[in-house]
Amino acid sequence: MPELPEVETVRRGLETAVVGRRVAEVRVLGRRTVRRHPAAGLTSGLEGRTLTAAGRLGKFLLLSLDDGSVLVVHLRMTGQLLYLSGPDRPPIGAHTHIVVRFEDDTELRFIDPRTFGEWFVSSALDDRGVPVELGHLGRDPLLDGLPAAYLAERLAGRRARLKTLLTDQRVIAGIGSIYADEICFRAKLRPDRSGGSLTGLEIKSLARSARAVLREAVASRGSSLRDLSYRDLDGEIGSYQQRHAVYDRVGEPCRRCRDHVVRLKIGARSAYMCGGCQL
DNA sequence: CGCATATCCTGACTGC
DNA sequence: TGCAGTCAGGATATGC
Repeated sequence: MPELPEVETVRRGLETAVVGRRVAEVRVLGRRTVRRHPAAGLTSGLEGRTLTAAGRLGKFLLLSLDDGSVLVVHLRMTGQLLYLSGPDRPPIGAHTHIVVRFEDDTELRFIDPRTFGEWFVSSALDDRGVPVELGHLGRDPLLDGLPAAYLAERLAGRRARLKTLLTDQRVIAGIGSIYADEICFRAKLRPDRSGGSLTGLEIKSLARSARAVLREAVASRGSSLRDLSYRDLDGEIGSYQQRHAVYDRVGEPCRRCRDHVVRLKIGARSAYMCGGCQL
């Protein structure tokens, strides 16, 4: 669910809502969310700390702390951060795994039915200030740019399919299944092309399309799908789903040619594309 | 090394 | 209506 545009929307919310606040208490209610390091390290690493910045790298949220360490949050498929400040607060549900209470009695909740999401505190940062646990990530298209030369180098000689490579976080950080399909549509490329088969011109188009789709999706505050499980920090849905050209539109007419949208299987996952104008 | 597959987990939907 | 089967936005370990 949450890919770069959704995570960026949440990041912007965190910047306004929680940066500058000091953590009073952390309650870890679910076992699986904190699994990379011992859970006690999360609690002791956060309590008493003030959040100093809200960053993002790919689909990871990075909340800087005033002791130089970083709280890393990944929403995976169904994770949601909810910030509550008013007097009327919903009861803590079965899928709420972490509650962070701030000194001003506002709170940040982490809700995640499928429990794939992850939280950890990292104090080992590389020379760019990135937690070493995230050292494998490729370029973030909006933070780092996405030069065609970089993509060309990463796709050269690869037999894997384009969608697989676009969603490989070691190649590009932030793209998931939905935006990979939308990017391929915009670039007029089949998602099942082998990476190495792209011409220089096609790679240029792909790089431009990736940045354009992601920028527009951020401007629309992300995509909320049929189950509406993606919501921002205030519980509001995004609107970019209204502009999806292919994702979840099987059988519907293409917005660019006279053909229609079809679904392929790439690995165990669906890929949506126009049968007429993607080559 | 590159690539494909299985797996973690719950909930929503489909078809009988 | 109930129930079994399928599928879902992600990442990673494994096996060939």
